[in-house]
Amino acid sequence: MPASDRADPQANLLLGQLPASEFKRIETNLEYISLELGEVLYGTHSERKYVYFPTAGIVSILEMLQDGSSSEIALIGNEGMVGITAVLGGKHQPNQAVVQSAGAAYRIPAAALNKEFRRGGILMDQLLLYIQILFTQVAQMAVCNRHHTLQEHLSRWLLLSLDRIGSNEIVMTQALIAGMLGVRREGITRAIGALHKQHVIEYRRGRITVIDRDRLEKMCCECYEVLKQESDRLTKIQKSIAKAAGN
Amino acid sequence: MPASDRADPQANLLLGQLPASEFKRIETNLEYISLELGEVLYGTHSERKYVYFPTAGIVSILEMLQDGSSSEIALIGNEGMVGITAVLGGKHQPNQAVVQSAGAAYRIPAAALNKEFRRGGILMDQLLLYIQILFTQVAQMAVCNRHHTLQEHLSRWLLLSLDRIGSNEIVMTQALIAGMLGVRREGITRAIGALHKQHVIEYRRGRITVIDRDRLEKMCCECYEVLKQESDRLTKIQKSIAKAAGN
DNA sequence: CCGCAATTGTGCGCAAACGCACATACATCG
DNA sequence: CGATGTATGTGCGTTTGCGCACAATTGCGG
Repeated sequence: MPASDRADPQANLLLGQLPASEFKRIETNLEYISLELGEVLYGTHSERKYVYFPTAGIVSILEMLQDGSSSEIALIGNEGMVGITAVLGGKHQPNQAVVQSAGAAYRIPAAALNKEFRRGGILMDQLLLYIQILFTQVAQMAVCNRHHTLQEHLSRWLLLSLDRIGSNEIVMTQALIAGMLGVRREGITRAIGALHKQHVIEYRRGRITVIDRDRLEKMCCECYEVLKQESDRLTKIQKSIAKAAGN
Repeated sequence: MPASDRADPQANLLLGQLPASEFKRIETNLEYISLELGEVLYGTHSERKYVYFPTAGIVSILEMLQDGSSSEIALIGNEGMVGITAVLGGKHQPNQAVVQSAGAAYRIPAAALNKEFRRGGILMDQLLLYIQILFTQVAQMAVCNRHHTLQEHLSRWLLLSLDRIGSNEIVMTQALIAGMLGVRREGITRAIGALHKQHVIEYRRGRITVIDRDRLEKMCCECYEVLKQESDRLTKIQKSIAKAAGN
């Protein structure tokens, strides 16, 4: 458990928007845990016993292929949750959730969350809207994979990651980044080299520091912006719902 | 309205699984309409007034880029519905729904469906499970776009389309297929030529007939099979829920 | 049954990314 | 402080798909 990070459910935006009455009902089921770098929250086709609400760090959702290759389809930080299947009812899915950046989360048994969801209160509204955010993410990844260059993928990934850790530094080896994006490690090396040459990033072994974020955004494909817009739009709706509920 | 297709809500699997009590509540809002080839049910960022439950034909969901290029992220037939945003609450999305194969559908005002969804009955269970099916589709498209060849994309697309129209013939020009997949028309021409040379398909202008489906499945990437498995699995759950509700 | 627009076929050269094979550089730990 | 395993850099040939420019064909409307 990260010492610097005091346990506080409000740090997760979804939990933070629940009215006290609803929060109380799930509170006893919540458990604060740390998310260790590389930890696999759930694997392909394994049953998802818990749902995770990160308060810090990033969880990557990777869609896997039989030969072991994969592609990241979503990045989840403190704005979201890991394990929507709990609510959708399908139990498991052919993908994997891996901690990409260490942090912490509240977890709750899938059944408990599902029960509260089905009461039809604010939690339900919040989660449904979050499903749409996720959906948009996955859809945008699909087009991005089809039409954009490796350099653009990397830029998008950097920006999305930075937004979620609230810092300008990412701790991760090039090989792992390549794994996330589903490209070769050498490709990442070259793309990083190019970004460095243009003074957009600094880096050393296992660590990338973005020093010119504006430029990075300009070099990136539209995908980052689209996701940011849509995410902001839906987050606003979430907040207005929470407010109307007197939170 | 297709003359050969008698109006029958049961022809859509989601509607067909509702218990009579629930169906009655939305029945008056249902409107039977025809889906014309090429018709755009809703465009990028336009508000979605209606939700569509196809009884025949195929609707493609295309994620669009600013430069006009796009990529298909989901195929919807009589097993599903078009317009989940109605239920998620986000109103619109950066994608487009186009009729890929003419047919018919029941449509219902988004607000009416949303209201019934929030009663928390069988409709809700059915739709949530369908959201998971959709989710899996989009995610698989993302990996497929990253790792597989044009030839494989085409095979996957043919198989998914055939399953939804219940026939072995697809009426569509190569240019349009290319548009769906987000590749060049010439690439499709070549891939089709290759499939033809291997006696997997016959074709003439604007029409493809699959004559060796087994072979096509073998030549296809795993994506088709993954989607079929997951879709079957979830559909079974949907049916058992409907049964338990005494439908 | 003829003409014409739409559809399909083909031949380039080009660019992006892959696969493989190493060379180099870095940090950590005894 | 030097050894060692991990991380990063680089070269080169190959493949896939794109872009562009036409040629060839098909089938429908008059």
